[in-house]
Amino acid sequence: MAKPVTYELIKESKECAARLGRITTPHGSFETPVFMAVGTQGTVKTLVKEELEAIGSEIILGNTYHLWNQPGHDIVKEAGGLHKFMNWDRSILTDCGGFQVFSLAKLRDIKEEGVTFKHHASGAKLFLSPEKSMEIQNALGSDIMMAFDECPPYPSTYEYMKNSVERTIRWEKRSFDAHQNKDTQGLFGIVQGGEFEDLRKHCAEELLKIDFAGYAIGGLSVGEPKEVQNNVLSFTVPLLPKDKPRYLMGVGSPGMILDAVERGVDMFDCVLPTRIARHGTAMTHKGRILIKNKQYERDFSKLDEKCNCYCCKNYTKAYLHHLIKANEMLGYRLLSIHNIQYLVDLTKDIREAIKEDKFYELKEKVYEEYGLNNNEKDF
RNA sequence: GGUGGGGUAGCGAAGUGGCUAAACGCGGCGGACUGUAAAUCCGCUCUCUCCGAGUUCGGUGGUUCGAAUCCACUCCCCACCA
Repeated sequence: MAKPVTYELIKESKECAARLGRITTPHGSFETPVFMAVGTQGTVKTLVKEELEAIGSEIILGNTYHLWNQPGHDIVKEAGGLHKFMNWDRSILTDCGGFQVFSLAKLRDIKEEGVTFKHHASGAKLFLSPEKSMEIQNALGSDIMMAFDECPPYPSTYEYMKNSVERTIRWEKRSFDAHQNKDTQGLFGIVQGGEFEDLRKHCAEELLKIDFAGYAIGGLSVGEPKEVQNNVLSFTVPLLPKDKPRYLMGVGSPGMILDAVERGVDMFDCVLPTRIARHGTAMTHKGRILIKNKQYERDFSKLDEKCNCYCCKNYTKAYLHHLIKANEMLGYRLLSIHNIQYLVDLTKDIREAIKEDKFYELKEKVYEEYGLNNNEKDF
């Protein structure tokens, strides 16, 4: 039986561990490194399909926890699956709900069998387990599903992390066994272990015994310093197989994406471009722009001269400034379009740079634009 | 002309003798945001030589140890009645 999700390694950089590849799913084929916009509740907030297609988004995210609770995975299944339900015929990756164990930490109780949650809004008692997560993701029909894991907070003690990793390994084995649609949906494993090299190694070794379609690195971008994140990537990515995609969950910002690609990561997802867009921040070729700031009140130039997105082709900073200050929905939409475009374009530039073995040239350029060598923020 | 109500920081609006430089909301200015409980959240927003000090609650003058709060006069605004 043919595997639903495959990875082809096209080229390895001569400069670093960066690599160019191609992932094929039942809903399409795209090159990596790739950035995936996040559409938690079956929508990349404020955008329609045509806009995402125009940006060049090849794969987006959906979320187990949210769609399970609303509208209910049974309804999504009845609608014909998540693709049909949300009118998206390119690839979809669904997160497993593990991150919610972390982000809703005050409302959870983790046991071997699974996690008991109190629903963040209704207060209803809910139970999520590897089997349940697979049942939901099978019903959603995503192209790439994620094994159910725990995403422990940073910092966590070695003792806590060790127990957590062992449990996560067992949960992921159970996830693989519970996966019902192995011929139509791929399943990725998630390597945990926090900042501890031996735990990351142990976790990776155990997960490699399972035939996952790809491997993710989880538990990063949870508040740890950049150096810790890069260090973890430096010793974790080499543990992963070359013939499968590597996905850094929850990243990121332009700088962190470059740092991770440099270390061999292929896939990224992050709420950042859409969230900060709604909050009035843009990522551009001249660094970050807080469009709400008074300095843009009479700035009639384009948001980003080097961008060809719908927003940059048609509107000025002054107009965006006005829209955001006036709480107009169009402002959220235009900045969302632009920010996703920026990251999609960044990964496109990265792929070109890998092809031409000019990765470091590109990295330096973006670092310069964002002032990252001076420890400034890159989003 | 009469009667009643009201004038508080950019705006709206609390406060009716000390705990009030004055709640709260809006507006303004700045910041945060990384597998989305997020069109959210957090600061600051009278003045200054700003880890201290000065000047405020329509105006003036009083009462009081002490007034945005009480009294007198006065200037505006609103409603109703002539």
